[in-house]
Amino acid sequence: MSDHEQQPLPPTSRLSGDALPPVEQHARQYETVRNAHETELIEDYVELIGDLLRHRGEARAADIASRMAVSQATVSKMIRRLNELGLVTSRPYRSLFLTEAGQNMAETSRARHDVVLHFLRALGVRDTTARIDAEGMEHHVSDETLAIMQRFTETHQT
Amino acid sequence: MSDHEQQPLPPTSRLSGDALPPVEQHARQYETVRNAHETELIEDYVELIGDLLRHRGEARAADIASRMAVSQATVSKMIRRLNELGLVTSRPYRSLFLTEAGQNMAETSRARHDVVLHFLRALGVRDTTARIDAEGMEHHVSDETLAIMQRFTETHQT
DNA sequence: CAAATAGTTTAGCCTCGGCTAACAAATATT
DNA sequence: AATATTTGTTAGCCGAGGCTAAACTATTTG
Repeated sequence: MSDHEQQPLPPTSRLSGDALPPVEQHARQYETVRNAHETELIEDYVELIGDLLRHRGEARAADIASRMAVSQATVSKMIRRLNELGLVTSRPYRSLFLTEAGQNMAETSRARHDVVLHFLRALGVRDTTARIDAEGMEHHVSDETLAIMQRFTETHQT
Repeated sequence: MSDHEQQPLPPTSRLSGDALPPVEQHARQYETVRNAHETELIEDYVELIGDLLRHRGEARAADIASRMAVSQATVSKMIRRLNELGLVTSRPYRSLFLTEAGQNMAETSRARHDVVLHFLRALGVRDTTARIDAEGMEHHVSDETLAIMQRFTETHQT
């Protein structure tokens, strides 16, 4: 092996950014994100089912598939999971329905989603962009931040 | 089967929320989120490696494991992937380094992260919460929104 | 310098969330 | 009513991202 190895730099000039958080706190941040990821998809499905029921009166697997840009097989499998989790009831070739628990989840998600979306719009983000960003952000916004966003939106009516 | 089946409601009273977006747009929203998810973890690793290098002078697998609250085996596997993607160089039992591409990614991620974090603080979110939220949000904020966040932060200095 | 400890890798397992292909059931069309 | 179309399910595949256990390498310490 060569002696001219690439060497780590000294703890070095901080040109940007904050200090590293203490290990445990840092770890908790990542854990929080990982946990969010686990529930995220479930919530998206439930929320969408709720929206379809509300706006269309029914929620069919095919609609979910096309709106999520996912195969029907994937939706079918997912519905089985939602069923096992006690979030939806389903009978083949019939519309899906949300259980009580499902309805709660849908409402909560919808509410978070709306707060984030309206906040982004109040901030001045274009509608299309706001929708995309809101879809991704909604699962990662804490209650604290959500409350602040809501207040902001209210005091910055267009 | 019973005749008293649970029936879909009529297109119904909208108590809250916006109308459903057209199918194709809706689909693009979900696709965007799914794509973000694919790169998210990669970016988190690269960003963390960059931070460790900058603040500590070296980035060891063990540090990454404890800061991400993940097993060393998981980190080891991930490093192989990062290697294949041409983002890091590694030699067994030595510090990791970022390739040119890796450095670019790390800088970009770091920058996004900082913008979001400072924005949240400027909004009035407590530091600990802001850090957690920023970690989750950073991958889902479009350039457009990012620019707006930056302007907001600048004009709302504490 | 030998032994203990710390760091890293590999093997093998698991779950999730995608996919396609094949089939089955319901609905629509002719 | 027969056929075509749409809708839904099942089986089986894949990659990602976790895990534990076991083996191996490096470093530290007695």
